[in-house]
Amino acid sequence: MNQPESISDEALRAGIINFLETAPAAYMPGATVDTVIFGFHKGKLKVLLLRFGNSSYFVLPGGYIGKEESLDQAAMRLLQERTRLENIYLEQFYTSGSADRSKDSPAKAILQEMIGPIPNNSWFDQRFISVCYYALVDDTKVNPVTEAFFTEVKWFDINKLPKLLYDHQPIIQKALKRLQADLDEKLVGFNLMSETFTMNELQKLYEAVYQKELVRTNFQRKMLGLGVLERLEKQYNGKSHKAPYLYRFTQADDAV
Amino acid sequence: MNQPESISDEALRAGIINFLETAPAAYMPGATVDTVIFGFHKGKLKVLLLRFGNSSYFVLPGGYIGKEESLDQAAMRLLQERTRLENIYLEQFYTSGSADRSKDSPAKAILQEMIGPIPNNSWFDQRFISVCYYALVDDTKVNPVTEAFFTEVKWFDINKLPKLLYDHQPIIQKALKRLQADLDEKLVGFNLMSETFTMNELQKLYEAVYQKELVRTNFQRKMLGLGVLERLEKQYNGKSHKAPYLYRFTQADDAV
DNA sequence: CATTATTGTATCAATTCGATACAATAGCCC
DNA sequence: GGGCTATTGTATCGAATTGATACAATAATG
Repeated sequence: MNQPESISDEALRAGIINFLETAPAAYMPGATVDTVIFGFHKGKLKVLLLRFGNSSYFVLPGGYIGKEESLDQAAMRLLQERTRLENIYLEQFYTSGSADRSKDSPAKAILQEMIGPIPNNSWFDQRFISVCYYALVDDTKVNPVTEAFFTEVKWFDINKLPKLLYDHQPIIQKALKRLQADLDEKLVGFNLMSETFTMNELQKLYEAVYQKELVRTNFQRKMLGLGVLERLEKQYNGKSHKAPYLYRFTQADDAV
Repeated sequence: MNQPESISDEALRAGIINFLETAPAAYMPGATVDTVIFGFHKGKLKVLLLRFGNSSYFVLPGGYIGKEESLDQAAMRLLQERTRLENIYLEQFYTSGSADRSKDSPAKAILQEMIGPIPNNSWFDQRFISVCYYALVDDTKVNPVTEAFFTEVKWFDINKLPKLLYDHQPIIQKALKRLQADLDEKLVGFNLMSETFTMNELQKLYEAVYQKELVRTNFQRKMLGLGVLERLEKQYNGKSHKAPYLYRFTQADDAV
């Protein structure tokens, strides 16, 4: 995982002052994109979060929308900047826009503590609505990068989230609800798996998303019955029991 | 249905010039709310649209977001202004934001033809993203009102929509898809019915939303099996056949 | 080579769902 | 009034789906 190249507070401050000047010409006012990036690792459903400055708060990866960019393009660009991946499954699921959703946030205070005073009524003091996406990534391929005043990029268990700024906590919950609804409906789960996987691994994923246990034999019957799995050679993994088959998802995806 | 009090082009022009001056202080920049208002009438699923000026184009009812208003509040306010109803079922389903979604639209040309030249780079020339809601109303209770440069408020069959400005056509299609998904899942359909109804009327609604015929006997079994219908007295409607029961929806709604 | 944990498959029963049958009934027509 | 018709409410049959359980296969282990 790439950690940020150490950057001096001076340089950071200069960068932010510069950003404040250039942002209004470059980005849409009043709107951001935030993305809940889901990953699956060791049987747990994870979310990628950024540590805000040197505080104990985290935020969702996100950013601003270029003046000539669609929302989808902005979300994809920001996602690629953060994960260095192409062809990511990305779905818009909600737009958050209470009038005070950023008002009580300690974000600006934290930033000022890092780099000194920031002008009032600047770009950061706008009211923003946030167009929210969720993304599904194969966490074995992700190489998260951070930048600027985010001092850490980290995967968190969906059930052990840290303190979050703004309304990012409820947004993650909404993303999970939507993922649960999409999992069976659109078979999006395979975007979270590596190329090949065992039935057990797939079941663990479904259990992590639905947050409940499933009956192994019936799960297997259901998955095989979908007709979207190709059975590969067996995987001898050195465990003292029958070796499981490997499977591959065959894109029977008729682009809903 | 209230038609607009006739208003002179002079007064309209003055109103718009005034709006252009006051809007930036009153509303969020770059964002609108648009609502697909569904109704159900004589077995057909309908959408409420506004005629834009004296053109043959229609638009979704919508408007701007007050600086101190949440998105939900703005949507509800605009809906009440248009329908004079309280307690409307309202659901956010999508945010539209391609960079050029309003660029090719003849909206401004139509407006200028009505009231003369409008300054360039004014409020109307911004790029807007649109946070989209759908609403379900009992059309027997709706008394739609129009205003300003909308010269008509009209219900359209979902399958016989007029020419629409901006990207309002695909937005309506997305709203329908979402309504289809919500109909069984959240039992929202009853918001489209009057207080009491026959099983046949309810079936017609489901058929209109799903756009396909359903088997009467199985539909009845399914609906009664949900345990959310209270059977009332029979309705002798003067037709030469067995009189149907009336039903009422009993809010077994555990607020998903 | 028996033991153990896990995997793949089969099967039984319960439930759901599509299709069909049929009795009840309100008004119409004669 | 009595048969006719269209519609309504309910029951039922069989097929498909789903939950629960049984069991054989097998890869290491000791």
